[in-house]
Amino acid sequence: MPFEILHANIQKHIHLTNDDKARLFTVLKPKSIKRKNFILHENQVSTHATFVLKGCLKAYTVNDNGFEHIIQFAPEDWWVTDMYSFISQKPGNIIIEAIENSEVVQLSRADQLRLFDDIPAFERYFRIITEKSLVSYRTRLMDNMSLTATERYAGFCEQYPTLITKLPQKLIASYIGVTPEFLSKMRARQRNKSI
Amino acid sequence: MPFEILHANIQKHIHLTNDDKARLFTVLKPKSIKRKNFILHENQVSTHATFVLKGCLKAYTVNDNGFEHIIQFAPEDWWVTDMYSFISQKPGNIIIEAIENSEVVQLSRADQLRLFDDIPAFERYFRIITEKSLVSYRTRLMDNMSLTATERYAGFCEQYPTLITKLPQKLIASYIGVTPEFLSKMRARQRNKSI
DNA sequence: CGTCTATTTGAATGTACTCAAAAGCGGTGG
DNA sequence: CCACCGCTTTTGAGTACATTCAAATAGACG
Repeated sequence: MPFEILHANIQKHIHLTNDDKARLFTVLKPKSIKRKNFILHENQVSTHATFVLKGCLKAYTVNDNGFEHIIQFAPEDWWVTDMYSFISQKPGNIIIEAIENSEVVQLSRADQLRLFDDIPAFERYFRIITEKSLVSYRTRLMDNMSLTATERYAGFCEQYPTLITKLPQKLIASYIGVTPEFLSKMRARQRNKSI
Repeated sequence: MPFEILHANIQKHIHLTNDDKARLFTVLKPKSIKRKNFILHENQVSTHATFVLKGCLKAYTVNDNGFEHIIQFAPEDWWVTDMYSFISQKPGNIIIEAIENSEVVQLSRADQLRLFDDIPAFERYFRIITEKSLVSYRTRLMDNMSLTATERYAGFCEQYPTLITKLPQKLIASYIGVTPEFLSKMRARQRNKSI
């Protein structure tokens, strides 16, 4: 079963019959994507949502000065898409790129909407994960507004211990919203304190 | 029809039969709430989602130093809740308070889930507004990470022209993530430039 | 092994905050 | 209707957190 990870993920939230599962699998498109390759470019319409089976992607924007701001890391067992573009089917400003060689499956918005019509359980599944995702964006927004860079970094280390070990610092800096130089200095301060 | 605003809002996204509408109206609880009164306290479970018929509410957190950070304004025709607490039914850290005398209707999570089971169109409605809400949190997060305070203020003025006129500056400062003093200074700078 | 990218370190700078005090404004009661 | 009180807004001086720019070092990949 190639998509077993996704199936397990779905079953955590709803119950799928074998028919439902079969129906889903007919519309999923598997894709291999090499490190530094793109699933979505800027100004492109996000026709598909992407579920990561293996590897890791990043979703980010690029501002006027050419700086990347990482919206989301998508390791194994995560969905990633430009939700704005995906629901409006208009061009978005988000870039999705593999940071490791990865295996993903993709679901088009059109297929997703057909699934919603035919199998209410799917609409429930996406309703639930969208609710959770909303909470995590909201939490991150409030953290950005009320915490210092040091506190945000500590929070990231706590929340994503596995990502810390495998991601370059530069990307973590971009996610928590500081320059790579400043993250390096924060880490130096921490080392001096703890010694 | 007391809840006509809500009905109109729902119809923008899905089609409701008269039966569906009647069913919804039996579980909605109307409530009047005076300025400076609360519909949700910190550490309380958010049992209900609230739709504003008239007036305006604010949802915010309070940090360790006693500073408010406004998550959301909820004027007429908006839903507001502590999504984390609402979906988990655990105590949250968000406060919801009326900033004008307001009229609202409330829907309990339990009633909402029953509606989802019985009438898939309701699940669709909330799935859609949750998707949109997620996009707006994501946009705001990225704005906070990549824009200066001046740019965020300009963006707020553009996006919510009606709120600008009726909200005290203090609250706008809290929403865009600056101190009231600094917002005042930004506005002074703007005035000097444009003269 | 060499090249390219990531990380570290330092000095100078800037954006936004803190604290304090004055001025403005709005609502309420006499 | 006016006067007072409390809250919001303004202004200023000093400060801090984080950035920018530059250069050196370390590390990773082909």
